[in-house]
Parts: sequence; C-alpha cells; structure tokens
Amino acid sequence: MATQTKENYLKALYYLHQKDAAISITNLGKEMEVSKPTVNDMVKKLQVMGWVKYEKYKPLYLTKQGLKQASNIIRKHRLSELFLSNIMGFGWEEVHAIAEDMEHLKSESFFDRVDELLGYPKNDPHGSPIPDKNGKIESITYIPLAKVQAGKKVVLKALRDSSAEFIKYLNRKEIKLGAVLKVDQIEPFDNSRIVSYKKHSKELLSYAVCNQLLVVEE
Amino acid sequence: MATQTKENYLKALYYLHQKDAAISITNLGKEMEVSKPTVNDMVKKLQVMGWVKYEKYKPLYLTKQGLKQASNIIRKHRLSELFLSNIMGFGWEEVHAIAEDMEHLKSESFFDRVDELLGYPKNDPHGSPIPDKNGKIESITYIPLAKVQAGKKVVLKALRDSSAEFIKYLNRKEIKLGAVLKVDQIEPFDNSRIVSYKKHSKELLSYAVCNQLLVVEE
DNA sequence: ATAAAAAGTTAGACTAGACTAACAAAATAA
DNA sequence: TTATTTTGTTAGTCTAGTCTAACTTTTTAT
Repeated sequence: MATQTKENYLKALYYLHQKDAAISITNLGKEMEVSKPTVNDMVKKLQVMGWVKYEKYKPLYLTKQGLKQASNIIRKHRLSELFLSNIMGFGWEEVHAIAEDMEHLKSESFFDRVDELLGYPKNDPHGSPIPDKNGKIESITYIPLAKVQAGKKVVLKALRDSSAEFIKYLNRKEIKLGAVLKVDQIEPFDNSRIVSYKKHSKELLSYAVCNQLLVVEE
Repeated sequence: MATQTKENYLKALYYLHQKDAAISITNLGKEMEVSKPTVNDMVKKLQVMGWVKYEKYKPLYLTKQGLKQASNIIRKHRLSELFLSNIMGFGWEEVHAIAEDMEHLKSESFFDRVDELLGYPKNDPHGSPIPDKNGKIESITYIPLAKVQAGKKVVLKALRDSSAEFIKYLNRKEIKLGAVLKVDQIEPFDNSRIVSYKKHSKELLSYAVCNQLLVVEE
C-alpha cells in the first residue's frame, strides 16, 4: 500500500483527473504545493507502483489501478466527513481537517463499518459522490444550477456552501433541499437566473448563488 | 508536535517507565524493534525536543514534558480502543491494531469528543487506566491477583484476557467482576493461589489465571 | 582482577520526501 | 520564424528514520 504522502498525491491526481484536463507536472505541483522536481521524482515512483503512466514532457494520467487506489482514498475521506458530522456531531468547518488525517487510517474494516453506520450513503453533504470500494460511483453527480440551461426543471439535492449565512439566505427565499426549480430565463450579461418554484415565480438568483446550488434534472 | 515515529518511541518509553526499571538503549531498541544505533540517534533527537534526559552510557528517563506527551498518546490509544469496541462494535481482537493507527490522529477535539461519548471512562476494559489530558491518572492502577500476598482481600475489577474461553472458565468458577476474593494461601512451588469468595471456599486458581485477574485491595 | 559478554557509540550507507540552482525542451507570441 | 515564456529535467543537498560493521566502554563472571 501507499504511504500517506503517496495517498495524498493520488488524491490530488483524482481531482485533476475529474476536471478531465490533461494533467501536468506543474499542475500536480500546484495542487500538492511542492516544487516541480519533487513532483517529477514522485511521478516516477508512482509509475513504478503502476498507478500512473508518464512519458517525459507528455501529460500524465492515472492507470486503472491508480484510479482505484485514488477512489478508495476519496471514499475514506468522504465517509470520514460524514461520520464526523452525522455521528460524532462536529460542525462542517471542523470536519474537513480531521478527515484529512482520518482518510489515511489503514483499516478497511473500519471504513466498512463507518459506511454501514451511515447507511451506505451515496453522496456527502456537499453533494460530492462517495465511490464504493471498487471506485465505482453509483450516484448521479450533481451539477450546479449555474450550469443548467433555460427551460429545464431541476431538483435541489445539496449545497456546495453550507455556511449559516447561506442557509439563512435560502430560508428567506424559501428554497430548501428537494425543491423543484424551473429555470425561466438566463440573463446573459451577468449569468444570473430567473427561476420559479412552489409559490414563488420569477425569483432572481445571482450566478454566485446558482453555483452553490447542486441539482439534478427532474 | 511529534511525528508518528516519535510518538511511538514516547509510547514505548511510557511502558518502560511504568515498569520503573532503568531504561536503557537496548531496552528501548527491543521494545521498538529497531537497532541500537537507531535508538541512539533517536534518543538524541528526543532530548533536543526536551522529552528525555540522557547521558552517554547512563540510563535514560522521560522528562515531565515527555511524560505528558507520552500519556497523551496512551490516552488516545485507550480511548480509541474503547470507542472501537463500545461504539463501533468491533471485537477485542481487532481493536488494538486499528487503535495503533488511530492514536496518531492529530485532532485533540476528536479525542475530547470520543471521551465525552464514552462518558469519561477511567479505565479501558483491560483494566489499564486512561490518563486525562494532563497525563494525570485518576483511577487506581489495578494489579494482577498473582501479585497479591496471602491473607489479603481484594475486589476483581477487570480482566487482562477477555477471551470467550476465559470468561467461560470464570463462569464455571462463579467468579465475576466485583467479586471479593480472599487469598488464603499461596503454593510456593507453582505460585498457584487458594482463594475464597461468596459461597466458594478454598478454590484453587493457577498462577496463569491469577495473572489475568486485575484487582484492587479492598 | 582480568577476561568475556553485554551495552553503547561511531562511521558510513540507504530510502523517502523535500528543496534550490541551473539548464533543456516545448509552447506561445511577436 | 525567431524570441520569450512556460514547462520539465538534472544535479546536488537536506532531514527523518533506518541499517550494518567495527570499535569502545561498562558490567559480569570466573
């Protein structure tokens, strides 16, 4: 298995992989906050482990095996966050930092048990999907309302920002999880959206707000 | 703070310290399963951190600060074990290995919360005391029945071995936690003990068994 | 009291993970 | 298309933690 450091590289690679842009040494270096030569060395090691493919001056990518390893760490991270929040009662601010450490616990059965205690969740409360033990993502990946086209009807599933202020804002607008939102119009100038839901019609939501609302098409 | 490796050295030092024999390089090397030069180097580093005092060829010892650090790791280990067992439902066999990893989680608030969820326990189920955040041990340290002199009356508080077989054995003998045991006689040849309790008088307990029964004087 | 055994030390080497300085290759812009 | 910028590589160094081989000091046993 990987050391903690290698696990962190895999995690970083997973995020870059998801954005499905080509992954460069510089890229990865920025994500990991280390110098380019350090990345260069590490990539060689990860290649020996069979987790990445890399040729000089070319973009690098995760192998099947590497992706599986990476997914497992993401899984551990997200299960940890949910566990700390739902079972141990930590606030969302605190949860990420502790999970950053917890995700490196080696015991697979520990995380299986956490998964069980949480009822096999498919998404973390930020809307990010939780991969299963084989790296498979069963749930729909939520998209921000800001990416939804005019005319579509969507259901609000999760929030990217769970700050108290944001929730208060949503309360004032009477928007809650599960709400069905219809995008009536998109203002091309500032990308704000005019939406209708329940008793509200033609409510204006700024682009910034729309970016925080994670939805699925109805 | 200490790296994981240094934390493990501190933990080993704590155990050796408790046995209150002089701590030697060789000693610590055996406990940690590393070579003597490795210990030698590490002891110098631990001294720089202010956790041990050491002079060439002399026995080494934990400083106040070192003891505090060490206690905190022991605390984290024992709280982890109890948590894994009582809250997460793991069996005693599995618990130790996971706790070995969990004890290195850096978040103090995580362990404070665990402590709270467990109701501020004073001892782990093997009878070992759980130090508080300042390294203070509030509970009585239990001793094995095998170390109790003839004539004394003691109360059974915990078991060093919690295997199903051992518990069945105790059930047959009608010995349970809280039982008041009087040591009538010690057989000098094999160190077995003849004890009386409740409706039983003059029951013979082997030295091996006595070693597993953790008691306090009445 | 001295020889043998045990304990401790020094020196040198290795791996993992990181750095800087200097240089080379590729991409981009003029 | 050449010059400039960006990206990647090499070489050398550093710390943490580990090792073995060889040597020294201390302890123990005869």
